[in-house]
Amino acid sequence: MGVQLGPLLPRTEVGLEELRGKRVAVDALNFLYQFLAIIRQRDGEPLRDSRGRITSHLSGLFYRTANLLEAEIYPIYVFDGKPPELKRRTLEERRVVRERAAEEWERALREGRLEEARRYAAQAATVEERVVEDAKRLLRLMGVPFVQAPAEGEAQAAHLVRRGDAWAVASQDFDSLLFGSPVLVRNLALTGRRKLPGKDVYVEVRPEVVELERALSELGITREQLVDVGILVGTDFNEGVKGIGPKRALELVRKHGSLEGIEREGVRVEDFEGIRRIFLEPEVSDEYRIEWGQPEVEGIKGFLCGEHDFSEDRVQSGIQKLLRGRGGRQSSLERWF
DNA sequence: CAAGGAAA
DNA sequence: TTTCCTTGG
Repeated sequence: MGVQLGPLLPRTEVGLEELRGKRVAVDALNFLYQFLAIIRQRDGEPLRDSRGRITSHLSGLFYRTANLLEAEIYPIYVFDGKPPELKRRTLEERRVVRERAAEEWERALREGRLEEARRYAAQAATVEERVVEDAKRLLRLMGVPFVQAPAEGEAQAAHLVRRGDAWAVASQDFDSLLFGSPVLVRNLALTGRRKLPGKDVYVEVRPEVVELERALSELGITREQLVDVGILVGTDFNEGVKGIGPKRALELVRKHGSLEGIEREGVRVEDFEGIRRIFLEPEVSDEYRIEWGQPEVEGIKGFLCGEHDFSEDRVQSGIQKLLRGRGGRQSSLERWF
């Protein structure tokens, strides 16, 4: 998922204090997907209300947003629009992987292999339209702004940062850097425990910051060249060149300057100009408004507790955090924005 | 993932 | 208090 540039990029771990007072453009789909993948029981079943509707995404979004606001970190959620045509193949591949995982989940469950079942269940997670609608409705009730991207959410989020409407993009993927976001925050969560891909092992994970300019200067390349590195290793819009990982890709780009130079050495890269354009001239919009509102306390309770069986006590304490985050009343936010 | 009670 | 572990919906 996303471009595999992780091993190349310098990161700095940060504490929540360093993020205080900052606005962050959150890749909403990235957050929602993770909530759906991870907020599950042992057998892999997600949280559901009494009518069987999945609620994992609501739980994750509500409590995390409440925590961020209490920490005076201000999320602006950015939702994906229409994916570029070049992404179609990736999306299709992901669908196949999910369907296979769903079958394996069922099989593992039948055979009593609970740990594996849970892992497959996570892989089978899908962000359906209702999940997105639920998320937008909850954000409106919480008074938290969201922006609808015309195309890629990460591109629009990067655009917000470039325009000064946010300090950083929050996502687990590195794509926003290729889209030109000066700053990326990963692991933007409050309790820093996360499951490792492999087993049922948890490690402490702190938020980490990647700065584009610093990364480029340490790698000794330009953003255009970083995009070329990404294209060599593979993105959501192309497969990448077989046998070339991040390290070799960087070497090749440094040595030959660009994909054109690399092709002269005999390495074929499929139709890269369209992919470059996606990253370097992304489809983004200036037609958005970022408006913070007061939380609608009764609306939140009605939605989460009334419709989806959340505990009144827990939701109430989440609402307290929302209110504390904005200085108890309506004062502090107006100061920042 | 996050909350909150149990255990240390 | 802090950490561990189970439940949440």
